[in-house]
Amino acid sequence: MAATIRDVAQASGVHVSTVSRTFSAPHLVNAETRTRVLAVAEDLGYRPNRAARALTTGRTHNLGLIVADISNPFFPPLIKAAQAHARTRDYHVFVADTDEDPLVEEELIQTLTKQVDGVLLCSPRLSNRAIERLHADVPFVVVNRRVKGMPTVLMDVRYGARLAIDHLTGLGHRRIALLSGPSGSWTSKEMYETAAAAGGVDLVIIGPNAPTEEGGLAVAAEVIASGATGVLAYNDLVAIGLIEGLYERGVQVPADISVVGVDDIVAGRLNRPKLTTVAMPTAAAGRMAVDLLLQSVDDGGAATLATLATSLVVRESTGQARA
Amino acid sequence: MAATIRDVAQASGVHVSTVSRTFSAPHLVNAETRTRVLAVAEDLGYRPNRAARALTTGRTHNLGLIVADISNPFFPPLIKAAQAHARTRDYHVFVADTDEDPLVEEELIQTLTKQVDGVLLCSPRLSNRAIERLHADVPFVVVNRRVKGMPTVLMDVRYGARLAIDHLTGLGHRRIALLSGPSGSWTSKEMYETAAAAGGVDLVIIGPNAPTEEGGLAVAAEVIASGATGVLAYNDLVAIGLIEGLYERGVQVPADISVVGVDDIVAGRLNRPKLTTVAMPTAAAGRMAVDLLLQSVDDGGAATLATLATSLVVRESTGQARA
DNA sequence: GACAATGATGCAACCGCTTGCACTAATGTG
DNA sequence: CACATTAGTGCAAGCGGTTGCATCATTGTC
Repeated sequence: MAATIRDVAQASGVHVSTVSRTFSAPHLVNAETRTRVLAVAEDLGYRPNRAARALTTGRTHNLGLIVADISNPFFPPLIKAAQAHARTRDYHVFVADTDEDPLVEEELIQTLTKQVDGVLLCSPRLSNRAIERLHADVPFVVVNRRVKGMPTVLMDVRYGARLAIDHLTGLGHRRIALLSGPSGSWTSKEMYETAAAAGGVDLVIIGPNAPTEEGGLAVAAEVIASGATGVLAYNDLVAIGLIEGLYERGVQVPADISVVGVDDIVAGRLNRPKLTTVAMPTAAAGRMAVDLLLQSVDDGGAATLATLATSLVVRESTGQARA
Repeated sequence: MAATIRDVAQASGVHVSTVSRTFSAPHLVNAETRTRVLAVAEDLGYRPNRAARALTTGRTHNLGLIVADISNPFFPPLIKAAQAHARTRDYHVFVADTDEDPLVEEELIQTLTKQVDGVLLCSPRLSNRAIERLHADVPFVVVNRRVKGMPTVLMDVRYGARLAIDHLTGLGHRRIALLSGPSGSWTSKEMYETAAAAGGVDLVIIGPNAPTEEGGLAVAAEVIASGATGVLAYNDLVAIGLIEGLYERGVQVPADISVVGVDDIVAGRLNRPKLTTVAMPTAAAGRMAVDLLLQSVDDGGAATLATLATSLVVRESTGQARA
């Protein structure tokens, strides 16, 4: 159906290899021949078949991007940045969603393996062991998880969590609840360790929770019961859900309880009250991850570790603790 | 590096064709041989190379899914449903984001063409003409747009819009503002035509608008100035943004102005006030689209048109018009 | 017991493209 | 002017699979 390299070769009176070179190594073919071939190709609507090319070169020029949950607004900016950045390098990014399920994640990686040159693993739920095993088959870069010997992009969660807690204590909050995330989450662990290390804080751990509004909504009663006046939520969705749940129970934010989220998603800015949150450089992380991955694909891969800075955005969901 | 079919053939003492059949036509090979081959394959960690297979079969077992904006919460449920459904058919779905840009959309389709068996085009921004032209290269199914001669999945926007407007007029609203969407949007056009056809309504069109919170936020002043007491927004995001904008200007929803959204995204349920909205069957649409696409890939494609029912979900953002 | 049908496997061409090597003609060098 | 370069192109072997056809035992049938 579609024109192949042979059609073009025939129609322009040269050998297929010349056509091939016209596209993949133009400097090797005579300028005149090249323009003629290109004209014919254009005419026939010929486009090189990437899959066939991949067969001989071993490069698909595709990247896989695996996320736990595409409907978590944390990911889209990362995905978009990664896609846009990859496109400038003539790579395409295929996105897949694991539904927070490690098994699906593993299966997805397996099938992706042969179709991409590398995989961006964002906030994986798989164990480090499993990731290391899978790594034999295809280059990875891991985002939001520390895996030894693998290129990694981290956002400085500890620093962000530290800022959040200092902010809360600075407002006079002494009893602080930490709403943790899914059990496989590295971010959640980092937050916990930071909070646990903070002095002068009476820490309550609530969770693990689903990293969604529902997750926050569900623990509102528990938060109230805990007696905490400050809350650091696993992410903005959880924070928003929690605030809604508190509101339904007549608890005011920030008058009664202060809430800090993590991620700085758009919805946080439109929430009422506007959310105080730890901003994550997701777009930068997406671009950086692509860079590291391509580098790793080409050079065989140094296990670079990039840590991106986070910051605290103070809005309206936090305030002075009651006396 | 990785084991190929030839390695397996050699190691199990059969011809490559037998190995091939073991995987793609097991009933053609002796049970005993099959188990032996499978064991060896397992042992060597062999997995059929899908790209190579695609070369001869012409089937990649991949589907492309193109959306205008992955960060619009309308899409993720559709994407997830499509991915999950496709997986049950041994197909994989690759998602790509066009950033609302028709040019990127076209380019994306072009590159996807050879790597997938078909493309799900969701809420395209391309012209019908362009879509029809591209259709020569790869099977499509279009979601949220009516394109002649092409398998199509529609959600009954007219009916939904009709319900919304009847709801508003039923509450005594006479002057109604319609916040339209992006200019290429079919949904927006449908909404407009429905609203225009509704009798006894004083209609104000505001737009086109970006289909985001920002889009709604930006026209709050204009809505107030229009004197409308009821608003039908292009989608929930626009509605939420608008409500926020109205709130900032001291206008109460629904006391002063009633707002209806479209899509029924999760955030609408957590907004304050909770959003009255036209529910769109996005997950069902995703599954249906995959079904139609696979059917079209196999059978060469009947241009089925599936229209999915919509409904109105009344919550708190609408109320009686002031006298 | 002869012959057809059936089941299991091997053979080899092919899918669309890349690439090392060989070849020819033109160019440069002393 | 003979010879070494170099530029441009063709040749053909793959990449990792699939598949129509041929081959060869078996088994079934009368």
